[in-house]
Amino acid sequence: MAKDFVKRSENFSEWYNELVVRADLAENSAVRGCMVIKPYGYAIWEKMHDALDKMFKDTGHQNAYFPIFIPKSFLSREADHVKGFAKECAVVTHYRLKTNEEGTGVVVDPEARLEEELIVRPTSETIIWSTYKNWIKSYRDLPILCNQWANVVRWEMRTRMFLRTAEFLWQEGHTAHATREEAEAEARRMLDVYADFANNWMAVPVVKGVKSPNERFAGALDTYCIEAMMQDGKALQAGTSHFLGQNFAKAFDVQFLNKDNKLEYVWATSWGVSTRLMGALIMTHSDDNGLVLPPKLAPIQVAIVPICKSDDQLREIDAKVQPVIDALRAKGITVKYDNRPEYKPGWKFTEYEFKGVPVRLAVGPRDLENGTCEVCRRDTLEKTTMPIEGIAEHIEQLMADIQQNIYRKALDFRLSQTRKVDTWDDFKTEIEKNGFLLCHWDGTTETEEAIKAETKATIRCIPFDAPEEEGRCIYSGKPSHRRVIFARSY
RNA sequence: CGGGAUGUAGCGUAGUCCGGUUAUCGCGCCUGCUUUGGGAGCAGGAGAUCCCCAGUUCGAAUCUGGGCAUCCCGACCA
Repeated sequence: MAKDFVKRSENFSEWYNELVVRADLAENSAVRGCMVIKPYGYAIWEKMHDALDKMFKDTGHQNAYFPIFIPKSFLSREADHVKGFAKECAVVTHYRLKTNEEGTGVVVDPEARLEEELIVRPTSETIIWSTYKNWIKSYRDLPILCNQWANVVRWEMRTRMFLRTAEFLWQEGHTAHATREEAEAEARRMLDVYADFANNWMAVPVVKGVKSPNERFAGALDTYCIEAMMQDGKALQAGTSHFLGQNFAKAFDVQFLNKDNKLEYVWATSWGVSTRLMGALIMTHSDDNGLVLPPKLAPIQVAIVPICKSDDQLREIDAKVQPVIDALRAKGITVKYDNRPEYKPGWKFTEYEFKGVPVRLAVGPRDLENGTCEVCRRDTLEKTTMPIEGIAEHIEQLMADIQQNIYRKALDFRLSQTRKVDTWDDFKTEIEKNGFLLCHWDGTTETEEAIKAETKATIRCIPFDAPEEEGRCIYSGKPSHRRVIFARSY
């Protein structure tokens, strides 16, 4: 049991902040709004990276890298795009420092002003499409399926670790296609990849849908998204995929000769997920004892703790445990055998629990006598004593159970916190309890804005699987053909 | 950029109103011994530009002025 750790029910956001720091995932840095991702936190991100990277490659994409700096003029080529990002851009104006007159420090050298200022990328559409112009001449050059892993900067006023930071890590896919249909299919396909990853790797159930025009990416014709529900009932956008139409092709004059020898503008998509997924992972599964990680993304999947009264006994346990370690590693399971003498077993139990290690094994004198070990699963904290013989097989199965169980638990929670609301009075009451509210909406931005102003709730998405259903807009009473998801969000 | 608060050891804090020995306590850290099945006990030890600058004073963590930083609430958040 972790000491002095605030409970979710008492203060969810404090619980989150403290968890991030105490589980050694990240900490605040000397730079306002920027965080340091610590080795344990980065190890989780690395696992996400590796799984996603493979999925991208399996769907035919290649990695590339484009500059962090974007000429200011590029950003303004696409009108909606610049409008969306202008307010949160970091700008490079100079390229040199010099010693100040007192000789005590450095100042910006006013002589070294850049002729054209550079924007630190908030996203890379513009630099990439200015490059694609050179790559694309004919339909034979298409499609281009590129992805890049990079950092981006968005100068946020209010930041929270992993959820909204001034600098963050992400991947951004940028594809170019000969036809509208192909580009739309690509945007939908990559959303499926994201949903697959969230459901099956993160064990975070997500709703797939399309954003309302108001919530659309700056410069996109359509924005698809996966939305997750956190344990406080608030929504978190976990990934987006955009159908960009020909907007960027037109802005950067990217045309190709089709089979009929006619010039056409290229069709585009972009899609991304970021270190924000870490926030989703943390807030979906973790509990009052600390982090709970899905086995597929846990840097340490099994921790083994020896319990002994003497050095001799420890050596005995070392010998007993070694074959178990070997058997687990042979199955590709990541094991940490923690036989450090300076910490007591109880301390280690709490520590690995706090860090979300899915399975813990304890081996002590009693186990030596009986040929057993104690197995504890993090998701339920359930402990069982069983024969050490064949334990690796059992653990392999147990990890699959845990992966399944935490997904199921999160899905049940989401379903229990999702409800249909049909009147404006009910809406105002229900939104205070958080959760997803399925409501009719008249399809206008005015209504959406009015609802947001009064209740802070936004349309998270129009779910793909929303059944056709005649109804009346919750706010305006105008006719509507399907329900959308309203929620307060991160 | 508006409103409020805070700055004392790695972290959390007492002291500040009402100036006065060697700046309090807890966690953590180091050393030693005893311990080890759910965050061990005892003993000893190290660790502080009291946010910065200036002023008042015999004397400033404490009073005055200025600056800086951080946090909370707004504004902002494809």
